[in-house]
Amino acid sequence: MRPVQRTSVSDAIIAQITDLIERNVLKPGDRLPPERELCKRFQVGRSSLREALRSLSMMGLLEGRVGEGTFVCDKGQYVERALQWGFLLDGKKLQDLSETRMMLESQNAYLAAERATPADLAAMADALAGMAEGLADAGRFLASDLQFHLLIARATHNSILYSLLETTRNYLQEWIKESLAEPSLAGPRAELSLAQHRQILAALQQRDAEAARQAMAAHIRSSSGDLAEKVRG
Amino acid sequence: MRPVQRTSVSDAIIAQITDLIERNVLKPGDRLPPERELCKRFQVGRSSLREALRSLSMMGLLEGRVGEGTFVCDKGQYVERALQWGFLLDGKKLQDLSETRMMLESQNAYLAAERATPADLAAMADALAGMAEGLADAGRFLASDLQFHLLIARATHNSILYSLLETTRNYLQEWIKESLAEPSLAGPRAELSLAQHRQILAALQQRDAEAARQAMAAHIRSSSGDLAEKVRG
DNA sequence: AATAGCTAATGGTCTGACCATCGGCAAATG
DNA sequence: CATTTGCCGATGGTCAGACCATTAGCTATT
Repeated sequence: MRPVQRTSVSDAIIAQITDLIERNVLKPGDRLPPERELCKRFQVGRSSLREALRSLSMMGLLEGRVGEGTFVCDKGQYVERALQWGFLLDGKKLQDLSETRMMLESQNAYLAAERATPADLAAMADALAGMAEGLADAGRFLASDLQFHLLIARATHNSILYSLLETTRNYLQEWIKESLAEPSLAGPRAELSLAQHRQILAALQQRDAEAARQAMAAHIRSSSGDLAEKVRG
Repeated sequence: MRPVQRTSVSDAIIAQITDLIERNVLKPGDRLPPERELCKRFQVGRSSLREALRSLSMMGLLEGRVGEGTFVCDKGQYVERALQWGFLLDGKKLQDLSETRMMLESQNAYLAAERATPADLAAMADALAGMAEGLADAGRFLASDLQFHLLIARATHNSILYSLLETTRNYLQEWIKESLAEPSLAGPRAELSLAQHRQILAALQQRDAEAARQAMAAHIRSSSGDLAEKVRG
C-alpha cells in the first residue's frame, strides 16, 4: 500500500494550463476562453477555476482584464513578476543577495568572455558610450550602466544565468530605491565606474575570461561598498 | 489628472496578510482564523478571501490543511519557491541549468572553504562516511552524495545560494529521474566519485578555497559527463 | 486502558446571482 | 460624411449560501 495522492482541483487546472503554455499551445498574447466556458470544459466550478487562474496570474503567466478576457502574458519574465513582494529583505538576506549578485556578475563576465558574439560586444560598446554621454545625467548614466551588465549576462547565452542576475538586481535595485533617496553618484565616482566598465569590456574583447572576471569583481566590490555600509547600519 | 488606482479585493487581502507576516504578527506555524471568520473580519466574500489565500499558498507563505485550518509556513523559502516557476524546462534550458549548477557548486565550495564551521566539516565527514558505507547500496550512496553537496552549500551560510543550489538540483534530479531509468552507478564510478568527494573535503578542511573550487568543478565535470551526452542525444 | 463510533469544525468545491468595466454598434449630432 | 453619444452584451470580479470530505477531539463501548 502507498498513500493515495490527493489531487486538488485547482492544482490540476494549474498543471494543465501550465502545460499548455509550456508546450506553446497557448502562445503569449493569446486569449483564453471565457471563465464560464472554461468551467464547462474542465467540468469544474467557477470558484476552483478562478483560484487556479488567480494563482497563474500571481505567477505572472496570465493576466486578467475585466471586460476583455484573460490573456497569456507576453513577457517570459515569470520570475520578475513573482518577486514583487520584497519583504524577505531583512538585513542578513540582503547581504546574501548582494553576495550572490557579485558571484553571478563575475562568473557571467567569465563566460561572456568566451562566448560573446561581435554583436554582443558592439551592444556593450554602445552602452558604454551611453554612460560616457550621461556623465552629467545621473538617470541616463545608471540606465546605461544597468544595460551594460545585462548585456554581459545575455552574452553568456545562458537564459537561466541571465534570469537570475536580472532577478537579483531587481531586488537590490528596489531595496536601494526604497532605502537610499539618491544614488549618491558624484562625478568622480561616475568616472571611476566608467573606467572600470571600460576595463571589463577590454577584457571581454580580448577573450581573457579570467581578467574579465576579476575586473568585474573589482568593480562590484568598489561600487557596492557604500551599499554594504548601509546594510550594516 | 492621473489614473485612479484600481485595487482588487484579493490583492488588498494579500497585502494585509503579507504585512502581518512581515511584521511577525503572524509567526511561522501560527494558525489563521477560519476562513468564514476571516470573511467577517475583512468584510469580504469567501471567494475573494480564498483567492487571496490560494495565492499566498502558491507563494509558499501559507498552507491549508483540510479539517485543521490554515497555517503560516515555517520554511522561509519564499525565494526558492518563487524561483521554482521561473524556468519551464524546454530542452536547451536543461544545459543552461546544468551549467548554472556547476557554477553554483564550485563557487559554493570556494566560499565554504572560508566559512565552514567545525560542525559543518564534521557533518560533511559523516556524509562521506555514509557514501563509503553505501558503496554497495546505490540508494544510500546517492542520498549521502546529495547530502554532502547540500552541506557544502549550507556551509556558505548564505541562504540564497543554498536555495538556488537546492532548486537547480531538484530540477535536474527530477529530469534525470524521468529520462534515465537507472542512474548507471557502476562500482568504479562510485569509487571515483567517493575519491573526488574526499579531495573536496580535504581542501575545505585546509581552508584552501581555490583548491576546493577546482576540485568541485572537476568532480561535477566528470560526474555529469554522461548527463551532458544524454542532453545532446 | 484501548478501541470504535460520533460530532463539530474546517478547508474544498459548486451554484447562481449581481456588479463594474470594456468593446463594439447604432443612433443622434454637427 | 465624420464625430460624438448612448446603449447593450460579454467578461472578469465579487458575493452569499449550500454541500462534501477530512480531521480532531470527545464519548461510549469493550
